[in-house]
Amino acid sequence: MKRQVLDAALEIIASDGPDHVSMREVARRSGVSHQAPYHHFGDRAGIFAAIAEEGFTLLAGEFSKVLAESSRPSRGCFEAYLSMAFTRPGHFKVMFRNDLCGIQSHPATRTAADHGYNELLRMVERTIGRPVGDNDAVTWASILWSTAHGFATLILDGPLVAKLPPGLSLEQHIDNVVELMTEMVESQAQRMGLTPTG
Amino acid sequence: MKRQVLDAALEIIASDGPDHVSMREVARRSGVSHQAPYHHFGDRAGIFAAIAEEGFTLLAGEFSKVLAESSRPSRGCFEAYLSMAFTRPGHFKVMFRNDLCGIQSHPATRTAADHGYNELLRMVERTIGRPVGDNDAVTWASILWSTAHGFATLILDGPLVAKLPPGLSLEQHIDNVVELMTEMVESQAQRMGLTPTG
DNA sequence: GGATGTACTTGACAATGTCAAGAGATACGC
DNA sequence: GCGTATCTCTTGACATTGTCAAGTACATCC
Repeated sequence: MKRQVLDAALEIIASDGPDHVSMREVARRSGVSHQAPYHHFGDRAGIFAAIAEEGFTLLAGEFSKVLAESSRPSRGCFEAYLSMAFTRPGHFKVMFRNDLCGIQSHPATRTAADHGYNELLRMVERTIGRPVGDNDAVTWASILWSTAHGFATLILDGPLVAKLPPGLSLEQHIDNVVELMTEMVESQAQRMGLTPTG
Repeated sequence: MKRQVLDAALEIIASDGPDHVSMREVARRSGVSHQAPYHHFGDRAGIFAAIAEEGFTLLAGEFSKVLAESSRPSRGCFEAYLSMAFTRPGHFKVMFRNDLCGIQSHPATRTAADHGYNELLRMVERTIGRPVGDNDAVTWASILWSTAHGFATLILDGPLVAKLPPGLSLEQHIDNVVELMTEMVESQAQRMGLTPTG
């Protein structure tokens, strides 16, 4: 039943947004009483925390795969991040909303999030050759993370899609952005004398 | 009374997030009956739409100022965007949330948003010398907008601040990110043979 | 001075999140 | 085998919410 509650919530989030998730509606869709979800998740935030945990675990897994396989990790991570946002919008729309899932009061979610962030830092490390923890590495990580996150958010929430010129498809635009961003990162790293540790 | 309702809502959004805004609470804080706000705003989304409109107008104003005064418009716009997010979190947390304010059903909000975006495009035009509407200009605009937006969101919503190494202040980190991003944009534009029209 | 419109108020309704208490099954120690 | 504890879920209740409907006070205009 736990799984059905989560799936019902994910469905509502993807179509109508997290605000429309109600304990009673997910219970109804799962065919249980309005109070059953409380047993597994404690409260509404508990459902969001479980979804976020799942999302971070999935994202960290994708990052790991990219780091193991790709020769251009910054591009791969960018694509993995966007792919996560578009193929699992239900997870994505919740993962970074601290107000919804109260990450600090859900240790499992926090652990999963930390794991995802550590994979991101490993990617930065490989791209610019700076050790994790170095201030420069954190600056690069913020830029990469921010760009991917902002781009995904602006597309999912709407305002950006409406701004595309008529002849430009969303897919093409995404590809343009990913490519230019990757180029910028790689060439700036080179220009600064930073070398990948691929 | 309209102003008091908006201010009450802004206060709640800044401290507890948009989800905690309730028609009855803002009415209570404004010292009016629970139904009074409906007269001015129609419904809950109407309050958010009014806040978003105000926010976009303020942001567009800042952009205009930067474009008129600054010699490095991309840095200036970046700073203006972040400044908006941090000094007016109540506005910022609502402006890009289509699910909250239903921008397409509030023409005034939409007009203000378009105005802000046009200023952003003018900045891109000045930075890389491409005419507004050109696919390249849109790619650059998306990257700049996404980075600023993602960075502000990740800081406001929490996860990024917790990741800073102990010796690095938030202010310093923001400055590092803004400077490196600006450098990247400027040097990439130069490398691609694009010239500012400043 | 009556009509019209603006700015509210009071009252009601269904829906929601959550607390409290209980019911039925299952597992386990003796 | 049996009591008991635990886990999963249900029923019932409560205050709070968004919003509809109707009414009130007051200004403005013909």
